[in-house]
Amino acid sequence: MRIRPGGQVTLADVARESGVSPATASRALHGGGGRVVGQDLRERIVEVARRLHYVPNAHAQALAGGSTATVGLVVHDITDPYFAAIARGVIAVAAERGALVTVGTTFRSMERELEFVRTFRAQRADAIVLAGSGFEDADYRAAMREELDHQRRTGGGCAVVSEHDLPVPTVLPGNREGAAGLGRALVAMGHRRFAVAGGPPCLTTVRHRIEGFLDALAACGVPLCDVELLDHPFSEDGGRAAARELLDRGSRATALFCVSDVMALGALDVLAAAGVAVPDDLSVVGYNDVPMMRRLVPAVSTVRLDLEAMGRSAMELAVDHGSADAPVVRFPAEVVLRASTAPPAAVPAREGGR
Amino acid sequence: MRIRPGGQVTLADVARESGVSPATASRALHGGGGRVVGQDLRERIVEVARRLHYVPNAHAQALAGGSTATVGLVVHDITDPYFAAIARGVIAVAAERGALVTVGTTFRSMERELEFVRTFRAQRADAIVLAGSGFEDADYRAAMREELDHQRRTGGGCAVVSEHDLPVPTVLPGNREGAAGLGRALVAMGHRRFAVAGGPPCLTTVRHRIEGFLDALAACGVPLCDVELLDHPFSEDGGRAAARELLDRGSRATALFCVSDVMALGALDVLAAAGVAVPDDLSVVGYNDVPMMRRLVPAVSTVRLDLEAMGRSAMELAVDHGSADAPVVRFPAEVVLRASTAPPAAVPAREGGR
DNA sequence: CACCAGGGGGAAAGCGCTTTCCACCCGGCG
DNA sequence: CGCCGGGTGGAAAGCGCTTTCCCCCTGGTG
Repeated sequence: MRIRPGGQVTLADVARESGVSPATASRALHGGGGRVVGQDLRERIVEVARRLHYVPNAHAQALAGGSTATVGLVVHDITDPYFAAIARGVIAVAAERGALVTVGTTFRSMERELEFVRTFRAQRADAIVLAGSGFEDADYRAAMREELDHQRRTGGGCAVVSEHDLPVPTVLPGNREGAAGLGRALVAMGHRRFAVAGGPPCLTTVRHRIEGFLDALAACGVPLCDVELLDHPFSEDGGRAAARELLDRGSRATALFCVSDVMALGALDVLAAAGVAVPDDLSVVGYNDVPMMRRLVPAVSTVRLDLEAMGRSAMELAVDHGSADAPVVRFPAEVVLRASTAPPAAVPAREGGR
Repeated sequence: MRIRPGGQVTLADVARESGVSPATASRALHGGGGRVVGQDLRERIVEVARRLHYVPNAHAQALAGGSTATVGLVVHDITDPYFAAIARGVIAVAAERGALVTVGTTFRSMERELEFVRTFRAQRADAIVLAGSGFEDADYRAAMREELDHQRRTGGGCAVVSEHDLPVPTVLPGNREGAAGLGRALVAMGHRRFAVAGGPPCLTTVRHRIEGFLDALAACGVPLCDVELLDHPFSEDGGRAAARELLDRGSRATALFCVSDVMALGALDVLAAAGVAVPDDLSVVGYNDVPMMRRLVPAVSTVRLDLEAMGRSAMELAVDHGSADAPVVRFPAEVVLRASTAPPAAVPAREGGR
């Protein structure tokens, strides 16, 4: 990035032009220090500042001890409606409290996530919110734990959305329960052979949803060896790839559980193109209930999470809790059955290939 | 926001612990000043820094003359896929250049938009990108012009997406042309009576799209007095309200032009609930071609804009152009006709009410 | 009339870092 | 053997702002 040269109007300029000291100018403009500046003097200084187009240097203010009013938000991908909704909640609460939100986009890279946290710490962010799923990696987890630990120890706040196994304030969406509910619902419909389109198992959220789903199936007496696990990226393209694998291997599954709505979207594209009828040939379910799901035809069964509220909650937890406590706020998951699920056809055999 | 107390590890701590001066410590860690620190000494200092969990204070660095590597992005609403896509482009380019993006969400308030720009200036952002439509307000425009002027004059960059009538680098989506194309396409299909669901006319983008549409109709010989203008907020709810008004007044329009896809989404909801068949009873079109539109049933006709590329371009313009020039990069709009549009039925009379 | 309280302003000390400008130590050269 | 120049480390001057002291002036009080 280019280096900003000087040439800015400084407080000293305003002071000189007004014939007062920088101290007085600061007090007049910022009203600070519990001190009062004479009415007329202040008005004159404010007028001069306006005339000179004075803009205080936020870095200098922060350095000199003022508050920074900045929060760092880490997401995997801001175009994913899941993160957009959470971000909206975070931003709303931050705005209420007069803080600005800086967004770091990791594209699901552990390294980048850590780097963003470090950058936010360098900026002395008042709070850091991790919106994405954690990674199942010991090194990552230790490093992140240390970062957040220091963040809190030095008076900053932080919070995470989703299970991170970190001793910090946590917003916990119902991943296991929701997936389990979905599993039970599908079994109740008569399904016995399942496929699961999961993102990389290194994402905690993915693991929990899959485990919840499988546990429920097992509890219902479905032999897990019949469940096909399709391991593909946690994205729309990943969903597409999963569906293609399903078709290629000539799967006999009657229901496909995609661990996120965006994956379901991708899968549905491929299935439609291949002429697979949903739900007649295959029931498809997603997770999160992003706004699009209810509008598709057939409308997609999924699990509803109040994402914006989760974002709000995370932001509140981050700023309201000292380093001592690490509360966990659970958000319930609600199974929403729509037209993309139906009892399996009597003769569910299907040709593979594409 | 809480005020961060000190208690942080500073460069001086690292220097003392390593038995060197702050100057040497700075050079060792940051490699700066075109100067070299002895190999072994540097390693020792780096090691000490790591052991102490030293995190440089970005504000101090910025103040002392280092670069800030920050860009400010102003959007109306980050959950709107239109802005999310643009944001993605901006963030991608910023990341390539090692900069962080701070997002300000205005919820379509002129005051907030100006305030964000001032805040970004205070942060000495390297670049400021305005992603949302400008407002048709002389005071706003003068104020914004002055802010951006100073931003550039002091070495910062800036760029706007959409028409702002500002002498700064501009990314110009084809609003008039796209809307005109849509209008011609509808007329060619046989439509003669139209309704337009527009956001508030104070948004330049809205005005241009409506004007482009009406101009095309007029050019095709459609009497404009027959065109019903529905003035509602530029949002999904606004689209809903527009559709309700359409129904309430027992409109005889055969085609509805929504100035944005999200408005179309809201309108389609209401129309579906009211039993209006699309496109048989009413053709509906949107604008922007956000990903959802092609998946709806019927798939929605709209105008495609490469939003992410627009974001990338805006970011590039912002950082690559000094205060002298104000290039304009045009992005073509492409009419995409899908199933939501069809020739009007022979007997288009329809009952109003709801 | 001396004294004190308090309002209003200024001087100056940082905040943590970068970056000149110096000082020093060596080896090499005339 | 005196000098010079390159390679290294340190001292110190800010960057622009806030805030603690400190000072002065005014006016009320004993």
